[in-house]
Amino acid sequence: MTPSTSATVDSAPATPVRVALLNDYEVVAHGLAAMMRRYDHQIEVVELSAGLGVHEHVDVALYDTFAQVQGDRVDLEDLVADGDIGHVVVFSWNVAPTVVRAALDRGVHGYLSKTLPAGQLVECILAIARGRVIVDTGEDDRIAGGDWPGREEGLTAREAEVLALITQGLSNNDIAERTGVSINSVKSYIRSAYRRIGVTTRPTAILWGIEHGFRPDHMRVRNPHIPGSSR
Amino acid sequence: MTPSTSATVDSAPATPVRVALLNDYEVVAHGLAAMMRRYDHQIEVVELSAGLGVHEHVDVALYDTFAQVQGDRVDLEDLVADGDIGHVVVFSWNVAPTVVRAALDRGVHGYLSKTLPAGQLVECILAIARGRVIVDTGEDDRIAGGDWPGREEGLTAREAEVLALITQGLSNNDIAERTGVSINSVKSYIRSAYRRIGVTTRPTAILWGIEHGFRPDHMRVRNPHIPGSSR
DNA sequence: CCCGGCCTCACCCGCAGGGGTGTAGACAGC
DNA sequence: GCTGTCTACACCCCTGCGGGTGAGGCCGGG
Repeated sequence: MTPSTSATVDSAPATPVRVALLNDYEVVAHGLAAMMRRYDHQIEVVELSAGLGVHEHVDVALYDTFAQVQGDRVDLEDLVADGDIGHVVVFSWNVAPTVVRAALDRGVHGYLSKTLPAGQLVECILAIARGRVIVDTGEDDRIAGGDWPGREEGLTAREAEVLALITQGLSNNDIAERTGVSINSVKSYIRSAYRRIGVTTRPTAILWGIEHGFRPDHMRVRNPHIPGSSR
Repeated sequence: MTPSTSATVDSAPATPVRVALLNDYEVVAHGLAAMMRRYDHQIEVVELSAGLGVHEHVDVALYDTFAQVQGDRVDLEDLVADGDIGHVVVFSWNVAPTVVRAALDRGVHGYLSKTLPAGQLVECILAIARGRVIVDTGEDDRIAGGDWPGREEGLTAREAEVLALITQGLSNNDIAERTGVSINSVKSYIRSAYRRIGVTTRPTAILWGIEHGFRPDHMRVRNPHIPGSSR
């Protein structure tokens, strides 16, 4: 695994940091929100949004890359250039140094691994809100939390992401590039995903995906109600 | 081309024959209706319906096989057994003798080629309504009329049907069997259809189809208004 | 410790799909 | 007559996909 760069944090700010959670799959954005509910005195989730940019000023826009396709809708540059966003943070599995470097070069102020536990994720967000630039690639391979389409059907996060990209029409090679894993790993995920959902061909997988929430949503939720939140 | 069996007709009945037009694609059902509008003193289109069976008594149910997949929704046997249907007529491109024989064995009272001009089609329907059993396989390869999804985008009827079946997830071999043409012909239609809609892979073709009306509809229209009809 | 699950990767192999080329017949329009 | 379009079919070739097999590391639970 790539070397980890951990963040150090001073103290909690007096005012919660306003955060927008960005991803084209509503269930992913909601899963992120649920992940942070224990930290709602430090983090105020004010918006869940797809690739629509943000609607109001936020301190941090946390951009979850689940099944995002480059060039689709809002790109990182658009987010970075958006005057309503204080800091753009990428939240991704793909922590290859070249990808991280490319994102930083485009002006993001944080690049965080999906394997970070919630507490560490929140610490990084707070530090970034204070002006730090944080790269934290995590310690292991397993996603720490969150939600994704197909979870109820038993798909792992990786299987779901690969299936979501299949549903968007990408080839195996495209998916390997997008996710940063090898073509062989992509095929392995496809195999296991197909077995799990009971299909054997790509066309039937696409149709299954379309019928089971794997089409990207285009939604915005303002001041979302987060179950279990103290507010 | 297969030998043609032409119908002979006595005289128009005093009361219009009540006809339901059955196909899963609304545009196909509407196209059939438009095809018959010149004959609305003889033919009364009382229903456009997908694979939902008929809702009221009709003399003839004209079942257009465009992109129908066996086993989907209503089968021929269901239609033949439906007490509300006087006679079931199949309207299809696939006029292979084995297919025609199979349909007749299942109780349909007519099997008509899509290459029949509207007038001949109507004559056959009238004769069937009077109790005749008619098989008319037509004289040439070109569809005479009607409408289909993708027509506005320049797809021929054959290309559209193949694309509709692709959009339903069928393999090339499945499509060859469904349509009664060879695998090589299917590939030719795929090639030309892809060129026309600007895609190069099956997944992108499926997604294109879904965005352009190639998903089967599940609708019923009662007493449809047919443009140009005298009633 | 063992096992199962998840992530990751490799390699082998056969087949489906899609690119190309060509042929033929029917029909309509110029 | 020629050309273009539509339907139909053939054959060649290559690549992508999906089935199989196997391997390794990490983590959590019994």
